[in-house]
Amino acid sequence: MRAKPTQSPATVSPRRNELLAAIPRESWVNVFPALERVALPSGKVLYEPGHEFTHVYFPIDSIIALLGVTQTGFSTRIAVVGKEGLLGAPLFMGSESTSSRAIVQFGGHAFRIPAALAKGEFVRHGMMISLVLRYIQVLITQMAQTAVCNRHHCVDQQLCRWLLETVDRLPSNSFTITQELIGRMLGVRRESVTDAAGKLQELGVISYSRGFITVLDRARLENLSCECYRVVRRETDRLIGFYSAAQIAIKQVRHYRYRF
Amino acid sequence: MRAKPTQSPATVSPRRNELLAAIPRESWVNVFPALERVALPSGKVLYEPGHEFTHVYFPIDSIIALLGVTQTGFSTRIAVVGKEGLLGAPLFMGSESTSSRAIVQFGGHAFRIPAALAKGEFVRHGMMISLVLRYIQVLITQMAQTAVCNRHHCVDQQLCRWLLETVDRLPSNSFTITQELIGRMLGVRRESVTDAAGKLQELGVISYSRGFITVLDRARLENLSCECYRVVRRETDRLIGFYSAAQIAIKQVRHYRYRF
DNA sequence: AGAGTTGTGGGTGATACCGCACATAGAGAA
DNA sequence: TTCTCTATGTGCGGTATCACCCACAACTCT
Repeated sequence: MRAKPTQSPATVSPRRNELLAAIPRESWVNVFPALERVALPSGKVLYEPGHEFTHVYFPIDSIIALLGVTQTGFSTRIAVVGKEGLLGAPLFMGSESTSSRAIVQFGGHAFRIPAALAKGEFVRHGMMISLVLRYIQVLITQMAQTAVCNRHHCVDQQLCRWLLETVDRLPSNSFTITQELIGRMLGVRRESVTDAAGKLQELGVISYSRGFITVLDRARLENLSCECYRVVRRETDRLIGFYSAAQIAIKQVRHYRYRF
Repeated sequence: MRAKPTQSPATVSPRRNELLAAIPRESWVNVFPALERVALPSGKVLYEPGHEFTHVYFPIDSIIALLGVTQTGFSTRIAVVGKEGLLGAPLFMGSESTSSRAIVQFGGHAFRIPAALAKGEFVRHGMMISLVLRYIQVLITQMAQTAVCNRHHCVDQQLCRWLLETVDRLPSNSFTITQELIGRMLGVRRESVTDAAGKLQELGVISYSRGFITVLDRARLENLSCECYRVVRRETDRLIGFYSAAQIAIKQVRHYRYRF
């Protein structure tokens, strides 16, 4: 019933990160030697609010969540970064820090380069500027839509959105995660996640048991989700052409657990 | 009891916009002749989601609200732009549009330049890039914090935040606005605004009568507000040094209605 | 195998916010 | 002045989410 995914070549080529892959040749020669491959275990905190960025991360098969946090310890996911993007955007905006926290939502691998080098290459190459800025606009869209979503959409819909944004960035339609962690990302109690997930399972949209989630009916999940998923996806498509319809269509439902 | 504010020189000098004022001399010579002064009446919609930006606006004594909107017509203010910033940031990120709406929250004046010119000057001058990018980081902080705020803080606190962010950008501590419009910006019902404003008035923090609001006790308002105000303000200070403590301290409580 | 930890399922009452309905008070116009 | 209209103030029932409760299943470590 379970199998550890084999270490695919996917994790060893920096080009599997779509932003890195899009870097023009003349920038690449400077960036490539500095790339360091790192393993990102699930739950690891990559940045705390106010701290200085030391590296820019380019996820390959991992997912990083940006969380806004309150004084009292509550949090909300304000954006998500997968193989389509990078972590450390504020560096390119002239800021060494942000007020948000970055945690690894799904373990995997990433490449990283020192912050200073990233900034240097950024200002040197116009093509990289335009690339990164367009990606930052994607992040902005995510945050803006999350603000709307948190105000006007119910937990059920938000879970659908979360599921869609997650499977879009994973190699499989199945994955393991605790409800507690989902709750912290949506900014709701674990029990609310239990409820919402239970409804989705009754509808046959997902199968769900002890944290092992399989998306069974992607189309219906999109219908049940609030429009936020579509809005963000359309903007993402338009700006960096990340989501390839074909890529999603051919994804198979594989029944193994994604182990961290 | 009422007086229309006199047309101060404030509205005729582009340098009253702090971003324009900070533009280095060599960029300024290109920008200045293209600046067009426009009146922005309260409630005017400057941009609809998905439409193309035609101009970049630099508010002087007006306030512009960026609203995230839902399919069903609900909205939430995701960021606010005053004399410290500009409207049209996505242009500098390689995007001709956004998924949000821009409306005039308080009428007044602004200068604007054609979108194409703004982009051209932007890529030509490194100083302008860094200036604008740092400001965009401020907008990002606002949006991220709004997402957190909408999830975890109650309407009472959010109204305090809204009031603070508003008076910071107005020449007076008094202003007129309908509860309906505040509700649309906070993303709550008008009645909820009535309740929250009533409580603040009972506490003596504001005086409030038929839409005419005066902030009486700024310090207590800050205490009653959620931390979101402070977080955004600290980042704003750090990044573009907009809020000058002195500037706020010497502001007098003037009892006239701000007319549109 | 047993014990402790972690995750899931479900119940109950409190509460914040909503939707709606309606009365009222000013502001502006005739 | 009187009328009209818009925005404000308020009350009530409905609902989503919360906080806290407990029972139990599954996994892990000894």
